[in-house]
Amino acid sequence: MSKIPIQYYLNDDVVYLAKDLIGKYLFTKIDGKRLTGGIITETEAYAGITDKASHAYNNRRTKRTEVMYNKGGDAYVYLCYGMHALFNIVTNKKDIPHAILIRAIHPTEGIELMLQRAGKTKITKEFANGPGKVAKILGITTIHSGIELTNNTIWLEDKGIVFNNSEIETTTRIGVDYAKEDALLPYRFKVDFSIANKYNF
DNA sequence: CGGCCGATCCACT
DNA sequence: GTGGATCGGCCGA
Repeated sequence: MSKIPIQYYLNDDVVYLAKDLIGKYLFTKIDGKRLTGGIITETEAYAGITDKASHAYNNRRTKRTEVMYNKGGDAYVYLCYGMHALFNIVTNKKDIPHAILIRAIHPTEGIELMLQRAGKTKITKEFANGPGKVAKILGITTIHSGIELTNNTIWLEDKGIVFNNSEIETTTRIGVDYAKEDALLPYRFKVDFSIANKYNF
C-alpha cells in the first residue's frame, strides 16, 4: 500500500499536479468491503479564482463550491446535466480553490463490480473514458463531496507508473467554451487507451 | 420564485 | 453526428 499523502495535494501548481496524476491509481471502497479502481489516464486542471472555467472563478463561494476552498486532498463531487456525478480532487492550501477533474481511468481492480455498476458485460476503450462514467463505475456520488482522500473510502496510490512525456497528450479542456480566452489554456492531459493498454497492467 | 443551462452520455440515424 | 434525458445551482426580479 502506497497511499498518496496529504502533502502531495497541498502543492500550489495545479497544472503540474494534473499532469503528475496521470499514471497514479484511483481506488474506492464504497461499501467498506469491495475494492474498485484503476489508473488515471485523463485529467483537467481548474486554476481557481482567476480561471473563468472554474466554479470558483472570481472567488465565488456557494454551498456547492465551498469544499473547493478546503485544503488540498478533499474530494469535490458535483452533479452535471442533472444526472452525472463528476469527481474532482481539491488541491493547494486552504482558501485557494484549485481542483483537478478526473476524466478517465484504465480499469484494473474490481472489474466485475464496475461492469455491474455500468450495466455492461465487458471492458472496451469506451468503458471509463468520461468523467461521468468514472464516477459511476467507482460508485462515487455527490454525497462523497468533502471527504478526505487520505481515508479508506476514496484514495490514490502511487505504484511508480510513469508514462513517457511523448505518451501524454496536452490539449484544451472539454465543454468550457463559456470561459472565453481561458478555454484555450492547455490544462487537459491524457494518455490514449491503446497506450495504457499495451502496458498490460 | 421562475427560468435557464451545464467540466455529459447514450441511443439512434 | 445529433438530439433528448433530467435537475441542482445560480441569477435576476
